Amino acid sequence: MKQDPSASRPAPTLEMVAALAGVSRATVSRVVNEVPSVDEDIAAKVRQAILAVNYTPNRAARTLASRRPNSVTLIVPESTSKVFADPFFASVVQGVALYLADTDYTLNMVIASEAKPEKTRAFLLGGSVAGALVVSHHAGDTSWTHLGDYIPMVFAGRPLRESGSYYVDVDNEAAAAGATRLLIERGRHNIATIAGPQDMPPGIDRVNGWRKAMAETGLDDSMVEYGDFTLASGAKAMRRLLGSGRPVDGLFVANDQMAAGAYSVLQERGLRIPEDVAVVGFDDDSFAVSVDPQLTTVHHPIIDMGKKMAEILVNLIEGKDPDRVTQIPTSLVVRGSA
Amino acid sequence: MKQDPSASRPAPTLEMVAALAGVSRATVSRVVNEVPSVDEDIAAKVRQAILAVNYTPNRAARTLASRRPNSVTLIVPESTSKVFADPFFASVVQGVALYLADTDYTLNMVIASEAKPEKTRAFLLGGSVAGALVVSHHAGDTSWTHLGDYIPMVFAGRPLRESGSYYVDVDNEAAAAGATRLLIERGRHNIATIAGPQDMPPGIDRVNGWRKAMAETGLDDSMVEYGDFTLASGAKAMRRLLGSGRPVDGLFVANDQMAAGAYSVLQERGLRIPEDVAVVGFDDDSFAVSVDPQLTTVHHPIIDMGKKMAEILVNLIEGKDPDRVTQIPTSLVVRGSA
DNA sequence: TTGTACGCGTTATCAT
DNA sequence: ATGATAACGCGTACAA
Repeated sequence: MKQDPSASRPAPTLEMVAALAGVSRATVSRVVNEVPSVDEDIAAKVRQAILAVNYTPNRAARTLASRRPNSVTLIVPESTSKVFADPFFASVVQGVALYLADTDYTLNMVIASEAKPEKTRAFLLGGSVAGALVVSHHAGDTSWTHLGDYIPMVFAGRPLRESGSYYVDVDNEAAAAGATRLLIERGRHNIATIAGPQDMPPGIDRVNGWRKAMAETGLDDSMVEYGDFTLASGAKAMRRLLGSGRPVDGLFVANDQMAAGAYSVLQERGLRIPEDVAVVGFDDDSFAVSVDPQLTTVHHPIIDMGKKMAEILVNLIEGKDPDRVTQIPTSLVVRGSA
Repeated sequence: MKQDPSASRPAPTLEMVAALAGVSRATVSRVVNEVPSVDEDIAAKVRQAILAVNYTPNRAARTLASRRPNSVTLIVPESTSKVFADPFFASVVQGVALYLADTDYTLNMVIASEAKPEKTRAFLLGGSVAGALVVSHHAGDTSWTHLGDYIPMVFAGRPLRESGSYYVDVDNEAAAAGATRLLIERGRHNIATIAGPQDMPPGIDRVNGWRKAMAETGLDDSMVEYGDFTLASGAKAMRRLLGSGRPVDGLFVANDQMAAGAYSVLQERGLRIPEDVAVVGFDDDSFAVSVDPQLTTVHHPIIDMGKKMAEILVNLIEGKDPDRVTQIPTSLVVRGSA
């Protein structure tokens, strides 16, 4: 009903609980931190007192005294924040948050303004951040890699140039090869691809996977057009592919959004999917099921990526020695398009 | 290259800066906090020392000593986190983060597990959170409203039952009415609607807006079918609408995703958009431009909502007295479907 | 097992 | 305008 936080009385402290329970603050602290060596009867009394005064530990004091921060930061480069429209970011966050929910770490987020990087730096180095996660589509972003010297950092996706940093990713190349092989199994021989930007690891790896599968079978791998992962660019690439006059009966598209773009062009030309052209996408996002026929595509387990990133980061923070690169398995989900 | 944070030496403190500059810690603190009363020459020397040792204030110590936290929490109910697929959440976050980037507040996020609400409560009441934002699709969630007594809170979207809490929203009813009026201006008279769930404010308000516009013009407002905001439910509702046998030449759909579902049914029945049926959607999300013809729809300024929420929260934290309800203006973006 | 007492890095009060 | 010095709320040797 009313809302007047400014007039709220001060939060209960350890001191108050101690007084009420008739013990020292140290004992209360032990109970709170579940130190085993506490007499169970006393512990019970303390817990009761905690409930009675509605006590919650002050986090600032805690990290100050213990000298170990209990929060983890998600860094979102400003450039990435502009393409928020795709589900990638949200899902990674979800995975990260879900994992952290079972730990004592809390999650905070910064949009790293490229204009004033000092602010981000100050935040990360301000002593209250135990580690950081970087989610960027331009995952090469070397801007942050050097911070890894000061606090643990884990990246989403393979960096453009190997920098010895920790990252988790799917095996884009293998997955793309698998997708292409499905097309081949379906009896297609004139298989084209709509690839992603060649300055991004997923863009690069996914064409390479396609190339690999084509080469294995001795198929021609010259039908390649590039897009920028947007729907519109997928449509344009499809037009160029068809415009070349060469026959196409199979198509591997580097992400579902471009596949949706390709769909529209294919269908406006009267080509049937999958009868005339079988198509396989990548990502298994909302676009995959919003097209007709629904898209056969590589499932990109983004939430799992987020979880794994968080897991590795926590391990790093706690002094363990996890692998520098972690590959999450993908799977092919077969729907109507191939 | 190497990464061994565990071996990093301790962060520089105020103390060290003070020593190097030959002043007291108090003075350094004043310089850091830009207290005007500091001699400019001394301030300069201090700033130099700060740079020299690469000093960054410890946030925990700061909030502990000043007794005012500098972080703001975004609460995402677990149920919401499951529908991460829609862009709503990500965009709100983006808006919030963008606004906060220009303030001294940092953003953290919790996925509030319905299973153990104490954890969330403890976090919010742990003294390091200045205020909270709640983003939920079930914005009625009374679970959090009572927390507003302890710390400032701002909600995204009108709560199901008015509870005196602060919230920002678009005027769903007015926007829906405007959308419907466009259909009327286009000369349509048999206008149906696919509404959202009637236990969610947007679902309720948007039908009401449609009803209002229909009533104004003396049009019949009985052609209503309900969906749950998903694409599939939109398709089903469309089938029911068409199945009734009553003529339909105009359609207002409560969100773009359901509109996409309606599209597929309309088109499979050979009905042309907009010639046979003009359709207007709501949200202006990625679905609006992924269909053909592109959807005429109400632009839902989600990022602006996020910014406004953050702005109001900061005002609240700083003792100002903002309006309890803030309506963000919407606009109608006319594309090919009406 | 429990309590005492010091320290964590800042801000804030009070002298100077 | 600047400097001591006492909080801030908690963790943690160390002592008991």
